[in-house]
Amino acid sequence: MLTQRQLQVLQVIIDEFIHTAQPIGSRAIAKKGEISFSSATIRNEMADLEDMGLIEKTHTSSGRVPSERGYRFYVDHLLSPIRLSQAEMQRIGLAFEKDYIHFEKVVQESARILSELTNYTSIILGPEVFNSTLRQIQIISLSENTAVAILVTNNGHMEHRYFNVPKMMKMSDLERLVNILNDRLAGVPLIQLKEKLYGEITELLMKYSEDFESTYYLLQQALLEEQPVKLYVDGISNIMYQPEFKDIEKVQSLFTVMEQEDEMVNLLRKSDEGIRVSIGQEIELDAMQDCSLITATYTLDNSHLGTIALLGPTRMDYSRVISLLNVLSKQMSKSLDGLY
Amino acid sequence: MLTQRQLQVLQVIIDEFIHTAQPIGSRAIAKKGEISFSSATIRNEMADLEDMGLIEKTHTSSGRVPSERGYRFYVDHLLSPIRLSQAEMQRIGLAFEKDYIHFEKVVQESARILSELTNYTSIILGPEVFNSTLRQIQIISLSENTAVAILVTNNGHMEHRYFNVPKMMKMSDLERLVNILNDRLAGVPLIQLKEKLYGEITELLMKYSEDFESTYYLLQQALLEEQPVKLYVDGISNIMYQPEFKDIEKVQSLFTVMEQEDEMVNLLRKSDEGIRVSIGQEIELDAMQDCSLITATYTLDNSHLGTIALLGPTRMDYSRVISLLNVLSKQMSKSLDGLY
DNA sequence: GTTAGCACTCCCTTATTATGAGTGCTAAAT
DNA sequence: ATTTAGCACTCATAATAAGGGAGTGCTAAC
Repeated sequence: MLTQRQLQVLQVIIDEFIHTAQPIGSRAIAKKGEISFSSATIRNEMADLEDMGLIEKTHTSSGRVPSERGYRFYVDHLLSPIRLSQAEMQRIGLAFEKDYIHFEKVVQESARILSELTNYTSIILGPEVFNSTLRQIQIISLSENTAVAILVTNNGHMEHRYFNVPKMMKMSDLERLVNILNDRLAGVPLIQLKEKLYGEITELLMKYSEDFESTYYLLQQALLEEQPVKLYVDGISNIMYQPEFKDIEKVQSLFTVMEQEDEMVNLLRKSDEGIRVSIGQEIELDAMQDCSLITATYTLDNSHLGTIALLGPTRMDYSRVISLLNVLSKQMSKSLDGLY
Repeated sequence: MLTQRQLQVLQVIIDEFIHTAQPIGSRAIAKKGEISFSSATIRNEMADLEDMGLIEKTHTSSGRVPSERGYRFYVDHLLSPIRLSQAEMQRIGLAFEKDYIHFEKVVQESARILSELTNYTSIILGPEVFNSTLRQIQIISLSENTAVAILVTNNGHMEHRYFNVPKMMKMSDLERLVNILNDRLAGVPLIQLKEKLYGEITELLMKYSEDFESTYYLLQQALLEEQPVKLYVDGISNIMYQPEFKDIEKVQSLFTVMEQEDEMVNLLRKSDEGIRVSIGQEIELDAMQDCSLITATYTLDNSHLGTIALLGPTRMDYSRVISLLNVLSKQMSKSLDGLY
């Protein structure tokens, strides 16, 4: 268990390091005035904190730097929720004043705000289809042999999927097909479309459709193709202005993974409700050793819709970022609810 | 005018520098065997080439490096079209064997191929709407007060635009409106929708629509909002593996502009038919001083649809890249033509 | 329990010195 | 008139050394 004074020392070290990115010495802490003991006393406390693995030296005679465990402790126990500044509130307020007509705009604007206000990289994931059910299917012919299927969901989303129309299939066949589908598939969760199709619909189709083969193929294309969830990234260059990334090789490997969308999607998918902080090693990607990832979720009608995250150095301004994410995820949810 | 030997020397210097990124000395050129004169002779030629501004020294006693003018000369006069390797042809062939059903997939795959085969950054722009005319409008209701307009163009594209439905407007009103629009706007180029609307349609609407104000507002949202043209980037991290970007500050400023989509769009818009090479300063962006940009265009039914480009260091493998772009832009056009 | 004092460590900066690749010029050779 | 060998000179780069300074751990005194 940590003494009151040790807590104080740890807090000062981390707060200071977060802003300067420089190792902190005992003398510097003593001079800051928040702790009125001599540097020698503080040195002793620091030795203890180091034994506990909460801080580290960069070399034998250097000042101390928070360890990952230190950050973890800080996030779990020392975080003081911060009031956003006037300017920040204004920036957010202004953006959400407009009434957006489209989901995507809300998300993009949110990503922009996050990266702007923090100078970290913001990543937003969504919407996930877990909770949406199909309301309606429409098919629009584009050319002789291609068409697009528009899937409208209960929560007012729209997806479109292109497909080839078999030669022998007429528009009237298509229409009949759409009617069958609308009849049978309305209300079905999008992720269950596949099994539903394999199940009951198949039989039905065999009865009604003259050319089962090609109809089936068509449906495969139009309904079953996995629609990858979208990823919005903003301020990706911000992170390389951080002093921990003055070494180009780190930037290289970081950017190389960030280019792999599926990796990023996996990363963000792990987040559960509420705010979650992953520090350094806790992120499973080697290239993000020196990073922390903070995720929050946003909702539509109280059900999980997507994830909003910030990626920065482990030396992140946790208090501020968490407050900001809290505010923003709520704003997003509110704005989205208002949309439909 | 350059002598034969000077041309040779210049060619060797540039070819060599493109692959090593190191200044080339007279001795190295002599040893390469392509020119059977002594290093002293070559030294004299090099001095001349430098006087003409085609090559430069990095310091008083260094070897030579191509200047921007040198690259320009090289591109204009010394380029030898290169046969793509078996592996490259295969990579491309395989990708275009599949019959895509959607424009976007073709573009994304092309961008991927380009950055993979060159290790530069590929940027693709498009499709532009210049040449497409409206074929059909459909409106799909999403929720009580939102709907989406689907615009289908003559060349089989689809755009969708969300909009708010005024409270007092019923579905039947909407349907009537759509009919009017389809009647009057079919065949109109997308970029002229605006003026058409201001012109003849307005009168018509005033007659038929009970609530002109809100109808007009609706149309504004649904039809007139500028739809930004899409930008696909692939292999953005490739460029920072180039030795000219070992300095992080260059990477920072480069990535900072590349994040500004409109800047990039402007850049690519400048390209005209055929292949165009912009070297260093010729690109108007400061952050791209050390870069070259090579653009080509792709078409649909022989009319300009979009731009495909590669961004790399000025020390780019021009011959290879140009051959590759040639092949790929044709393949894209072909694949797109087959699509509709 | 706290603090002053001190020896010690190691990073960082600056200065110094090779080393070597490459040049320009001159004079000799072809 | 070209071409080439020879040589002095330049300058980046790497390696080495030296000094300064921030910071530590430990001991002994307060």
